[in-house]
Amino acid sequence: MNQETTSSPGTWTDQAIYQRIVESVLDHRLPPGTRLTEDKLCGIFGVSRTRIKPILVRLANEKIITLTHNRGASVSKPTQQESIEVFETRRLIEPVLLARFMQHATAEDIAYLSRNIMQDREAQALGDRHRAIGLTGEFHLYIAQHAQHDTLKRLLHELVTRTCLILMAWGAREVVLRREHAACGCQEHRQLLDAIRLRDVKEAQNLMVAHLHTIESQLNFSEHVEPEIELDQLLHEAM
Amino acid sequence: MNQETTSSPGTWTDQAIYQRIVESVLDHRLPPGTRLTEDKLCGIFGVSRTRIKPILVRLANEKIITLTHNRGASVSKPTQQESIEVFETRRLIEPVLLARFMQHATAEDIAYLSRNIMQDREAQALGDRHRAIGLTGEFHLYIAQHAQHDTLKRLLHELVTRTCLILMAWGAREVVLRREHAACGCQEHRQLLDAIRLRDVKEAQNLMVAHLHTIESQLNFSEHVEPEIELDQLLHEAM
DNA sequence: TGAATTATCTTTGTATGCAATATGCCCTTT
DNA sequence: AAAGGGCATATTGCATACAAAGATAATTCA
Repeated sequence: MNQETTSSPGTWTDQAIYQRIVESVLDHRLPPGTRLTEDKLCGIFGVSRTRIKPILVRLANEKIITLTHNRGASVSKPTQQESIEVFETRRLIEPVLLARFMQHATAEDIAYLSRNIMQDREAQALGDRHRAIGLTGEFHLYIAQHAQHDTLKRLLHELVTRTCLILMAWGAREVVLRREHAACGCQEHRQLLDAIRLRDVKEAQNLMVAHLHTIESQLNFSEHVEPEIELDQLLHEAM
Repeated sequence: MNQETTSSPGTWTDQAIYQRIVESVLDHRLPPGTRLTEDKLCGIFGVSRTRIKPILVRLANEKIITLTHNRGASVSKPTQQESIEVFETRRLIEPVLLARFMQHATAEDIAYLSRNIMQDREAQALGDRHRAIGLTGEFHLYIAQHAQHDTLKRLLHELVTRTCLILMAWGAREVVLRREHAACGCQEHRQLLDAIRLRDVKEAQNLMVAHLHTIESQLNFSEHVEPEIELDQLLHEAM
């Protein structure tokens, strides 16, 4: 496939391409195992392989894709061990981020989170799974982004992205489809926000840890499905 | 400068080149601010810029170097804020790694750490600063590598490397030169190892946190020196 | 028929070349 | 002597070309 198969004017920065791919993972449009051939990415973004490669290396460094020698890139499928580690690490750092966030949180911050929860519930009511999952992630990312800790913020961003892959590989399906659980996620965010409003740090941290435990407990490592998707349209839609 | 300025047979894997550069930082041979021009790296490793670039991107992603558009790479000089964050994060995760390490630690592991401390003291006695600093880092890395937690292990590896940059930028000089302090670092490792031998997890964790506090407290953010070094020889010596 | 083998096609590895941008130096100007 | 304006040089940005390795399909031989 040659260049100019698709694509915009042509002013994609490396960072933009990187984000574009991460976003696609964040709202569950790139399932684990999807192959990312360099030529296709070149076609999609209208650049040459020279620019694509470093971006892939960066994504691989963050365990979002897996790079195999002479075989190229595919979206990572986290192992069970890796999944457990990701949740352990999140339980370690998110309470810290949360405490820092609560120290600086303004009324607007709380309003944002409140709105996020409403939108999330709405999306779930409409059955818009992608949007719901994306919003759930954004809830956690917003807290991290306003915690004044760049190092942990970056780390959490990586962990949230990997969590999306974990959910796609080992659990999202079942959980999201069942109404009780779907509501549950929202409910926990709501309780957490209540604790934030009351400035009860200890309680909020407990709820956060419990929330992460809940998500992890819903994983199911026995069954597994392999979806197959066409790249071009996925990366392009909602550009 | 052209290719073949130096360099071995020519079979450097990307990973090897990456490690080579990280090692140079780990034993304080590449001070913050040192420019890493692509051509020089090409000459040193005998490869083309196409292969160097992705490696630089990876290093930049780990905050070990700083990549400026149209200006290339230079060894990062951590800010004060960043330095504080790195130590905070280490105090957060190293106790966890330590506990896990102690669960699985064998007699050999303890022997290794014991040997490390002896070598470190020896290097300090001989005034071999580079070696002493390298050994200190390896103490922490060894624990991380045997804690059965790949995610946190990778993270700590990054943090240890960044700590080296922090020490070079804000503190190593003064501390390493003064004998009392130099001995101090060894002493704290020794106490920590004692607690590990006794399988006293709580005590070991406390000592670890205190140890990291000690190092951080010795930083001095007021003065700063800018060393200037020639790349080629540094990367080459001890190849 | 089925396994092995070759041929073909796809995709990645890597070097090279040229364009574009930054940097430093020298010269001019006031 | 200090400030500004080119010019030369060093360095990165990026596309392209070809070689090499893997995957797939076609073909041959038992």
